[in-house]
Amino acid sequence: MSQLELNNPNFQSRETLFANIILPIPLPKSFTYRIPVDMEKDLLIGSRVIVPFGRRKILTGIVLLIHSSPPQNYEARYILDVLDHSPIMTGNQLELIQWIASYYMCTVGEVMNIALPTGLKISSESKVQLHPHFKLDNEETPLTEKEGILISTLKQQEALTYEDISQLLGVKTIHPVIKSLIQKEAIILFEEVKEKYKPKIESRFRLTEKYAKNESLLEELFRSLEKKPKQTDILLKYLQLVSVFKNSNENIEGLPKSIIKSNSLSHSSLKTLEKNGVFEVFDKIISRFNDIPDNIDHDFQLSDDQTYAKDEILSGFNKNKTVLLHGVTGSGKTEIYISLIQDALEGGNQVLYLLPEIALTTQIVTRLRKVFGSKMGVYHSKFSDNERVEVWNGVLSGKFSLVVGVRSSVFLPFDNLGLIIVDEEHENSYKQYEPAPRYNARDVAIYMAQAQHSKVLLGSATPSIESYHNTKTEKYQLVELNNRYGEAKLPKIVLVDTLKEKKRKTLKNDFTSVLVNSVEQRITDHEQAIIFQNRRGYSPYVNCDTCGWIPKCENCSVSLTYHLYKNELSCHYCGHKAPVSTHCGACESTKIITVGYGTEKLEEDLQLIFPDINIQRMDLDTTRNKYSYQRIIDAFEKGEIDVLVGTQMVTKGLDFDKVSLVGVLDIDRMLHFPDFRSLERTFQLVTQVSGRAGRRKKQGEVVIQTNNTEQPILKLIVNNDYQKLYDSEIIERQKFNYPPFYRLISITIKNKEKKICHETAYKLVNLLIAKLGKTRILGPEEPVINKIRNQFIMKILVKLEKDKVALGKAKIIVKEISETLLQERNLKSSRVILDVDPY
DNA sequence: AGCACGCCGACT
DNA sequence: GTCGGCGTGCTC
Repeated sequence: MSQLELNNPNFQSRETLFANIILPIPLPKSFTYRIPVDMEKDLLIGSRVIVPFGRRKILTGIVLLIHSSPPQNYEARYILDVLDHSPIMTGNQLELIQWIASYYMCTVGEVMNIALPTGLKISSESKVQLHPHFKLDNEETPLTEKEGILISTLKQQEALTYEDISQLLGVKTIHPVIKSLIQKEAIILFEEVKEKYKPKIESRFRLTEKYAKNESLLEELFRSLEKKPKQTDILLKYLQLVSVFKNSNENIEGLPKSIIKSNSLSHSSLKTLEKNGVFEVFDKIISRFNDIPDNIDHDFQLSDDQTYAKDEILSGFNKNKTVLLHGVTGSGKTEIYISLIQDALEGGNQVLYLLPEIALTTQIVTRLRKVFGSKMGVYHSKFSDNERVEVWNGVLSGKFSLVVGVRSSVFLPFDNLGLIIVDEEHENSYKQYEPAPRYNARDVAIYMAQAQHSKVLLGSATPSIESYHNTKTEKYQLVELNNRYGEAKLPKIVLVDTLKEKKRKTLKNDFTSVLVNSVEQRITDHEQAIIFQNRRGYSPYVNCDTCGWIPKCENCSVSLTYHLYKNELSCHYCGHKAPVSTHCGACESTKIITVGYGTEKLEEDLQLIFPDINIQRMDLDTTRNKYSYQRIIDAFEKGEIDVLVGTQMVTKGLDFDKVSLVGVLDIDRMLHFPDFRSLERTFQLVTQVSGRAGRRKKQGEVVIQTNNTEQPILKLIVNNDYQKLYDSEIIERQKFNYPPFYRLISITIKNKEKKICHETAYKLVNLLIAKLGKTRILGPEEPVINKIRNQFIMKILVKLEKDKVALGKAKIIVKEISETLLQERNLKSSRVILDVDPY
């Protein structure tokens, strides 16, 4: 401290302040930066700051804490800049982010990375430019050929990124070149920071003040333009649309330039008028969601059943309980949601309405839009980065009091959340798997509601066993809707034995005669059908008929799926593609056959049976494009398609009046999937897809093809007996120590070397058993698919009984054990992935 | 996670 | 010798 500072009375009373910053990187540490004195008063918790990180990186972080204790082991660096005048994250959010990190065993940085829309994140890009004093013909420092190319390019192009240089020189490692040139003082490095969010700007024009304030001057102008009709037209149009003299604000707002074109006026005449000081052009920042009509439509009435259910829900809320609304498909849950949302909004609260990705269709958005107009924001993965930032800011500013969105909407900056609705609460797409945080939005919503004293409504036709169990233990309140809305009936479900039909030789490829006849009936009746098969592609593998050889993926331990449309083999795990083999890779035979079937083959088979009908396939392959999904839905709605063949996508959120038949193929594969939830899942999926049939007065039909009609689960599906499913599943769960009685942490170990992967897994199991006991650890187990993307995989399951174990402590133990194990020299290359409450 | 740095094998 | 691969260590 200098003499001067000691003598300054202000200085001694001032402490140096530090800030803990959350950075979007997966490091389990807190980063402390020094706050420059002149920044102290502007810096608020929840604001974005720009900080230096590492040798040359610059990152955006969020201020988590401001304090005055300097870090012990290192010298804190300075915060470079504050980006926000007011915080963009609320206290609730910062608290939520930390809770998620600890509950789901990941870092705060990882949560931040998912929570903040890309548009709010800033990162720097290193660029290279010429050293200001550098002269090309300096003989003391001769340049190599590559250095020469770079320097002469820099003479023309001010700055280059690393990527530019790499392309320019045609090599990947450009570091030696750059290093040498820096040493020769020929170039310098700098960091360019870019704000990613770009506001949408509209170019507008208005009368200059001179004319807007002086009517007689304007008249004079008209006279002078008598022989210039194009300019006069523009002026007339403008005065027609903008009441300049009645309301001067209207002129300040002006008109968008685009009206020149839409009214076929002359663009160059506007330019002339602008040049002569009649009009002035200016930019205005406009919203990307401005074209939303505000035709509010309250016009619907709840039925008696719905009113009763709503009252029950409200009574649950009054008891401060989470409410589970169990309503059969088509029972009109959405109307109840709308009514509850209206109430919450009128009470001045914010509302979050969560939907799984595939259920968030334009059908539901349009419906809600009619009621809530521009108060409603939509948060969806098909939205651009810029659009997401506008939803974020809209929530902050209060423009959006209702958000309809997917999983990640739980991260929006709500500060006054009154109600959260989680529709289709059983859906596994609420759970994120890759990358961390591996959170479940439904469970996060329940935590949020607790922390912020809001109400939660879970809705489903087929609740998860866990949620239903919570109603049994009276943790949640159960509300049921057992009837379909109006006169609609639940569909009739028919089981068909594929093996019997095979023996009788009535099977047409993969379709039973029963299903074929049903489809035929729809076509004569001018109705529509949906065929559901949860597997895309033509066939899951191809096979040499002579020796049994099957083409496998070179990166994964799976067979390659045959795609007819693209005529190639592809791996559904890593995306690897291979040409279709015409010769066997083992015995040179040319008899290559397809085995099994996916949506492509069903489409083809069905077309062969019914050559004249219109069949459309809807799966990942036909909906890659941003609008293709919508196009198919529209065409189906208009009746241009007779039969829709598809994967999971066809099961949710779609209501079509003319669909009266649903065919479910290959249900056995779903039932025998090796997972403790496979029965529950199949029941849910089949119930969902069945709900697509018969929405109006007529009863729909569902045909399920199976190899064994005697399986007990099928009877439950036919009778739509959720209660019995629950009763039998809950016994299994208790018997085999699964949720809701036990909490699971799934551990995945990955390594390029099979040996090291196994070694890591076995050592980890031993350590876990030593700490947690043998009964709580399952595995290690080598999964059927033991290699993905050239990484070998081992699995361990930790089972913790809900009431006996301190869950938090157990998690810390698991985390510490895995981190310590990876310190071992030979195991360092292994990756350990922890997944809490796997789905 | 990135990214620099350093060591090592494979070629113009 | 140079290029590119990969293991290791570090980030307030």
